[in-house]
Amino acid sequence: MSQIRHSAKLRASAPVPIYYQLQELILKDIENGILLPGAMIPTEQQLVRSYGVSIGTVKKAILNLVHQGYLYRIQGKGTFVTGTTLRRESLRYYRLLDNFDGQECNLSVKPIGIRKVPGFVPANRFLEIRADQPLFELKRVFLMDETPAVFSISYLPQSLFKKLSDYPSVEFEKKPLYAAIEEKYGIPTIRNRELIGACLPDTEAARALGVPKSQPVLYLEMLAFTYRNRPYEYRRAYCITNAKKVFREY
Amino acid sequence: MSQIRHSAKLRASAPVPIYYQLQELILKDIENGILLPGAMIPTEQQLVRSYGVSIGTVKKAILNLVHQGYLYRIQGKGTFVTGTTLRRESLRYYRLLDNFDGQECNLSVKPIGIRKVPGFVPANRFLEIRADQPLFELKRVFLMDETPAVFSISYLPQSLFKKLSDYPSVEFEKKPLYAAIEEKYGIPTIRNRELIGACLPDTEAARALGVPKSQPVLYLEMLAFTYRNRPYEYRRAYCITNAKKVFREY
DNA sequence: GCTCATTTGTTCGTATGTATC
DNA sequence: TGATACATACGAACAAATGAG
Repeated sequence: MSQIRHSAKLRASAPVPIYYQLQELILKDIENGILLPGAMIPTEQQLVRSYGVSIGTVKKAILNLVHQGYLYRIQGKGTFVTGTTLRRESLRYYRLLDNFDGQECNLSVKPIGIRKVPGFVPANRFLEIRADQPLFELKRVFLMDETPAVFSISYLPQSLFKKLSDYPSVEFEKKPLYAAIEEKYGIPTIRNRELIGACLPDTEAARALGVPKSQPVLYLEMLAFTYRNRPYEYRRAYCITNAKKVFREY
Repeated sequence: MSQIRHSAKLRASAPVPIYYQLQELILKDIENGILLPGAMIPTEQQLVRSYGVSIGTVKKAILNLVHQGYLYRIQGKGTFVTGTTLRRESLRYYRLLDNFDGQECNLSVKPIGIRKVPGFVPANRFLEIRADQPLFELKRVFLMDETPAVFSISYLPQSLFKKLSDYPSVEFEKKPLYAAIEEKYGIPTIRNRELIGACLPDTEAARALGVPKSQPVLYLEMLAFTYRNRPYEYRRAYCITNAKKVFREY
């Protein structure tokens, strides 16, 4: 049990409450990969004994982490590490609707190719790695009823994702990229940022989407983060919006 | 005190916990406008006496509503109704950035005009009112350093916002629309949905934004909701994205 | 500037109920 | 069935912030 430390770590005289100190200790073990997604953390009673605090204080620390999405609890079983914390909803990056009351479309993924490329600006700057660090480039098309709707290009640091190009490409069809990355590399997605714009597609995007270069498309830039605000993926995407529009909810 | 009811309302034998029953009673008073935004709710001790439950149970009910954003507490003062529940961040609809690490731009608002218009499809359908119900139409331009960046057209039911057109238009310059609506009509914004697309601007939008009709712009449709999932505003907006892009975070 | 009543925040602990395996 | 683990409910004591006087 990684949390079993000397209880001297928790001090009632500290400027922050005891439950908060405990919370941070557990969170640190999660972020450092000592507690992996799916792992069970010590029981309430074990934490009570380890740290010499009351059950109420332990409960408060754990429930805060549950509220924040880092843990989940099952009565009778235990308390477990969540892994990907982001609301599942918002991880479905592309949700196509033609109206507020319309049906959501199911997108299927078609990997186009993965290859090694040299680092470049601005990708490497956004990914917070040196400009000479090489990247993986993953191109995909998302289909809506057999017709292309989104064309995306992802960049991932080679140093972080060794042997990613050996990963069978059928896997990329079956599950979202963030799920594959969490499973294979233990990198959960905690947060992402997005820039949205409108533009005319370049030659490659127009061909991939099957639209004329004169048709405006949505342009999305995305940056995905794991623990400690570490960016791990930089993505550019072009999305057709003739009838369908991309949907977001807050 | 609206919550002071007969304690028979709270039953330990119920299928749901006592703290949850209390939570729902308070929430109902908020949604029904008995407890208005900014109002102080009864103190912990008052609730303990009114309902004959323990202080711990009262605390749990209140803290849950705090977590959900309906209440906030100030030590030494009391517990208050939040009003607008949506994360403040996401209420700033338009956040313009040119890069992930760029500075955010400050937008100023310029009201163009407000007038009464007959209802129309799809606005009235989205607003869940009869097709013959009239609307207010509010046009605004959002400026970034004196140059137009966003042109928006809002539609609000006249039945919900009586005398909105008498509202001094300088007020619309000073505060966001949702803030004005919460203050003047007691309608807090709980949620909103957005559709995002790309298009070429029509004549009016192109002129308002000062761009050629051949330049792709971001097209946003927005629906704002108050309590009970009641829509109160339908908005269409055109946003220039030549250098700057709209920024979203999840 | 100080005191005091009020109100929330933190910590303690016990007892019992319920879900899991 | 029993052991384990979380969920609910109870309540006491003290700390810290607020505002009125």
